[in-house]
Amino acid sequence: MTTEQDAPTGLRERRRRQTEEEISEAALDLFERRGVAGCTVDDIAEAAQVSPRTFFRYFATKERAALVAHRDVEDTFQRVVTGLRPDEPLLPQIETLWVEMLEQLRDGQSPAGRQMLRLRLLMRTEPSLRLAALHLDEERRDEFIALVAGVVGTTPDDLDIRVTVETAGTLVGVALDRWADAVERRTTGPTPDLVATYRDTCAAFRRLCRG
Amino acid sequence: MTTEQDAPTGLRERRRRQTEEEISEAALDLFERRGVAGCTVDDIAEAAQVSPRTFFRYFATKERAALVAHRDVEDTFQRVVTGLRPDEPLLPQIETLWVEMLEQLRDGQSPAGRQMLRLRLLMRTEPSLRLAALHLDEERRDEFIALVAGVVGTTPDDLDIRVTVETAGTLVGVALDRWADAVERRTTGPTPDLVATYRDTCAAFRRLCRG
DNA sequence: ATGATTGTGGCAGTCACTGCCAACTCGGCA
DNA sequence: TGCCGAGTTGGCAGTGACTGCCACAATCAT
Repeated sequence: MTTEQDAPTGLRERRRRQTEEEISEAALDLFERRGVAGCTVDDIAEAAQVSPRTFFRYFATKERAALVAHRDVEDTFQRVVTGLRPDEPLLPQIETLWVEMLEQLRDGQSPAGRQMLRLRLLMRTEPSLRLAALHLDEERRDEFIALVAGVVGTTPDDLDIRVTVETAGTLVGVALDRWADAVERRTTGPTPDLVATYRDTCAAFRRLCRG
Repeated sequence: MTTEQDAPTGLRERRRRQTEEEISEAALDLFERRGVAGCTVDDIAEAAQVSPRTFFRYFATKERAALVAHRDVEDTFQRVVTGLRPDEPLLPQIETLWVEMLEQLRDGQSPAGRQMLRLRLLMRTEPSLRLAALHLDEERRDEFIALVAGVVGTTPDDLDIRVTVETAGTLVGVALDRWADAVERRTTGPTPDLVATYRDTCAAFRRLCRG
C-alpha cells in the first residue's frame, strides 16, 4: 500500500536518497540565509559535499532542489487516487483526496511538514521558487488527469475531469499560500493547520459557486 | 475606449512599439520553424535587426518575446474591471469580464487573434512557453486581485476575491488550451470561437459545482 | 542650436546547464 | 576470492542566457 519498499533497498538506493536529502537540505538552508539569487549551484553543491556536476544529476535546476517536499506530497496522489468512486460527484471527492495528501503536513511539525513549511515561507518572497513550483505542478497535472480518468473510466481529454483537477489544484495552491501567511503572522496560539486552511478555502469556493 | 493614445505618441514611443513588434514577430516565427530550444537570443535579435543587448531591454527572456499577445490581452483587464457591481455575485461577473477580454480574439482572424493563436499552437508542444505564460499570469494575478478589491471595496487579501480570480484564471487557461486543440484538429468548417470555448468551459465548471 | 533625456551596441563577465570521458563503487557470480 | 557489468561520480570544456558598464547616437524641450 505504501510506495517506499517496492524497490529492493540496496546500498546504492539508500545512498542515493541520502545524497538527495543532503542536497535539498543544503539548498533550503542557503536559500533561507542568502536568498535564491544570492547563492549559486556551486555553493549548494559544496555545502552538500558533492560536485556541481553531480548536483545536476539529482536536480535540473537549483530551485528544484528546494521543492522535494512539494514533489513528495504530489507523489502520494497515485496512492490515494484508487479511492475514487466513479458514480459519485467528482469535485468533492478530489477535495477529499487532497485532504488525505495534506494530512501528512498538518501543522508543519512532522519532518515532511516542517520542510514544506520552510519552502512555503521561502516562496512568499522568492518568485523564482513560485515559478518552479508552478512548473512542477504543471508537469504533474497531466499525470493526475490520466490517473483520475483511468479510475473513473473516461478518456484523459475529458473536459469535466480537466476542469475538476485544475480547480482543485488551484484551491490547494491558495490554501498553501494562506497557510504560510498564517504561520508568518502568528504570534501566539497553536501553529495553523494546513488541512483546516484547505477546508476553509474549499468552503469559500463553494459559497462563491452558489453566488 | 482604446489603450493606445493615452500617452503622447512621440516618435520615440512609436519607434519603441515598432521594435517590440519586430522582435516578437521574429521570435514567434523562429520558434515555429525551429522550436524554442532550436534558436538562441542572438538568432532572434539578428532576425529582428537589433543587437542581443537591445533584445534584453525589451524582453527579459526569449520566451517572453513570444508572449506579447498574452500580455496585451491581460492589459485590458484594467479597462473592463470598472464594470464590476459590488452588490452582485462576483464569479459570474469575472467570467463576463473575461468574455469581454477574449472577444478581441474570437476565431483568431484579427491580428491580435492570429498572434494569440500562433502562440497557443506553439505552447502545445513547447513546455518552456507554457511555463513562461504561467509566470506572466502569476505576475499579473496580484494586480488583478488588487483592482477587483478596489472596485468592490474590500481588502486585497480577501479570500473570496482571491479564490474567484484564480478560479476564473484557471478556466481561461483551460479554454485557451482547448481552443488551440480544436483549431489544430479542425479539418473542415469554421474556425473555432474562443469565446464559445470559454463559455463551454464555464458551463462544465458550473455543472461540476452542482455535483 | 544646445543641453538633458533616452535608446542602442559592444564588451567583459558570471552563472546555469550539458556532453563527454576517465575513475571508482557496488552487486552478483564463477 | 576474484572479476565483470552496471550504476555513480567528478572534472573539463563548451554553449548560451543574462547583466553591468561605457561610449555613442538619436530625440525632445527650450
